[in-house]
Amino acid sequence: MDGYPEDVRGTARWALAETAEGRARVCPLDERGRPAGPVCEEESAPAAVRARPQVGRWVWRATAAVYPRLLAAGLRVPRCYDVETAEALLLGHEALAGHPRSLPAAWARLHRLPEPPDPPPASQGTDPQPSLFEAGPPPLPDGVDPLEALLEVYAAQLARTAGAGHPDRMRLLLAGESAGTLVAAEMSRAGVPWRADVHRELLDELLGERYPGGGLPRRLVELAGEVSRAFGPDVRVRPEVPAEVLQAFARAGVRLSSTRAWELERVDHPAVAPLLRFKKLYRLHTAHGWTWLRSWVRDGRFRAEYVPGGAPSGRWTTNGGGALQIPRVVRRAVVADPGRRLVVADAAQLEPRILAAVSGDRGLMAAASTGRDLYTALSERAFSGDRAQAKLALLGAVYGQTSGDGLRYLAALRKRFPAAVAYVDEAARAGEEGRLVRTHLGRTSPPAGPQGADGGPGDADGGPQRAAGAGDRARGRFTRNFVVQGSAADWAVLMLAALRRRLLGSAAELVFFQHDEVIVHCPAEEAERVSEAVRAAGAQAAHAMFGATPVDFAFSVGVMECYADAKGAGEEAAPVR
DNA sequence: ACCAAGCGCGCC
DNA sequence: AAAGGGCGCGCTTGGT
Repeated sequence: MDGYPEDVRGTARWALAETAEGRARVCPLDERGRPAGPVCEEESAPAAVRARPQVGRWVWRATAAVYPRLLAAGLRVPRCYDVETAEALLLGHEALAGHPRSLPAAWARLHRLPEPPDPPPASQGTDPQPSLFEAGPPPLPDGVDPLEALLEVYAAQLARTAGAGHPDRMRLLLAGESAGTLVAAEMSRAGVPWRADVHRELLDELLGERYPGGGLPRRLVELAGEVSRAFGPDVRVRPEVPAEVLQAFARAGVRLSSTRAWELERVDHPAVAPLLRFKKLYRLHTAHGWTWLRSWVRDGRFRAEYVPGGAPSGRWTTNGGGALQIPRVVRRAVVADPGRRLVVADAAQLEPRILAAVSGDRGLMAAASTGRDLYTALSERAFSGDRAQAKLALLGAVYGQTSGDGLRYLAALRKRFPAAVAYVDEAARAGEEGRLVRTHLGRTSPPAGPQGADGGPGDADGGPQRAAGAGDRARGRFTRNFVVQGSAADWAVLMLAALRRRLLGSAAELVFFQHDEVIVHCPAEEAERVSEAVRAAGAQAAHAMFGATPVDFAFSVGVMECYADAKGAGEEAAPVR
């Protein structure tokens, strides 16, 4: 018991559609998703929702199009069904079932629904442009009722879901992904507590002061000088230009295939140390420096725009701000408000645990049945206690390693955990042969297509040769990883959904989510209860997905004031020198 | 002036 | 430690 209810409101289901004028048409639905009462028209979506607190699930076209305005009006909803999100998942699923991957007619009609009028005068000034604009659908033809179109598509989706290979899993996925859209909108609105003053202090300390004319800050200018001098008295090398760096090393008799850090590290030359230091700091300056701070942090919050399922695997992405790549050093600026705490929870070794559960490998499930370090448990079972070997072997199996030590250890892994290895091997074979694969809940990999969407793997090989070319093998690595990474995304979104519901109505706010990690910002006195809620949500997600599995999806949870104090956030408090 | 591609690196 | 899976993003270059 964590003291938070699992469910807070009723189960009534209503549909909501906005008209071209921004009014809202709503009606109740029965168990099978058909209209179960008269249609009402309200002056706006917020008015319609506010008047119906008993509704447990709102069915609408797209959370992203409606929910921000509800939140702005101070409203939250318990659950929703996002028709656009569902459509994308169903289409993907049907592609594997052999159906043509084309839009149903009803969908085309729905998609002609107008975007609601866009009234947010909310924030002013030089805001970063949200960029996610796909020029809203064209106006709805006269005489087409947006609510009718919505209901038509929804009914069709329910029928298609019932026809899926595992209807229950598909329902779970659609419900989870819909909840994910709510979480995304709410997190984007809440923002991560961000101390701009701490961030600036950090920049001053690491990068030195800036010069009036713009350009690089002092420390970077100094390091660039050191790099240049290391190549000779009259040499000038711009360390941020790879071509110049390669040239300089070539003149010094050092042949490099790139200027990547890991390659430079092996080179014995006086320019290497200042160059590596420059790269690190240059990165901080360009990606999370003063410009970033000015564009993304307002009123003590960093607000990112989350895109649930933005990656094919189901992982989330963000638009602008690089919210999922906050460097460790910068996390010092993430500090809870006075009287509040950050509950930082990390699903330890999520992907290997997911592999254990989806493959049903007995040995791996046993190793993953406790919250203790999985690689240690693994090493005891197969690698005579060598944790590093165990980790490499497992990651190699999941990522499709083609060389190196991981490959060497793979044999031992295969011997002890045959079902787990066979599971990812089969996914890889499917990819190499141009077939699609699915996650545990039925999320489907994108088609390989010679025109494969935006350069995804699989389209590198032009020829129709039979033998697996480099492109096929890349495709195999992609599908191999997809079944694990994607199933982890399945779990993560179910966990988010469960956690959100447990926190609903409390003062605790979900403020950050990154693949297998969440941060909740809450009053200090609630932190323990929130920690319990997070653990419970993780277990709830696992049970919903796998039933009574022995695998422990252990959350390591910490309560802290500053994100930099999170375990794993590294002791490397940046040696300045 | 603008755009695409390639590089490189941050996170998981 | 090793170099493979998923991303976003800012930079530079080199093409119009």
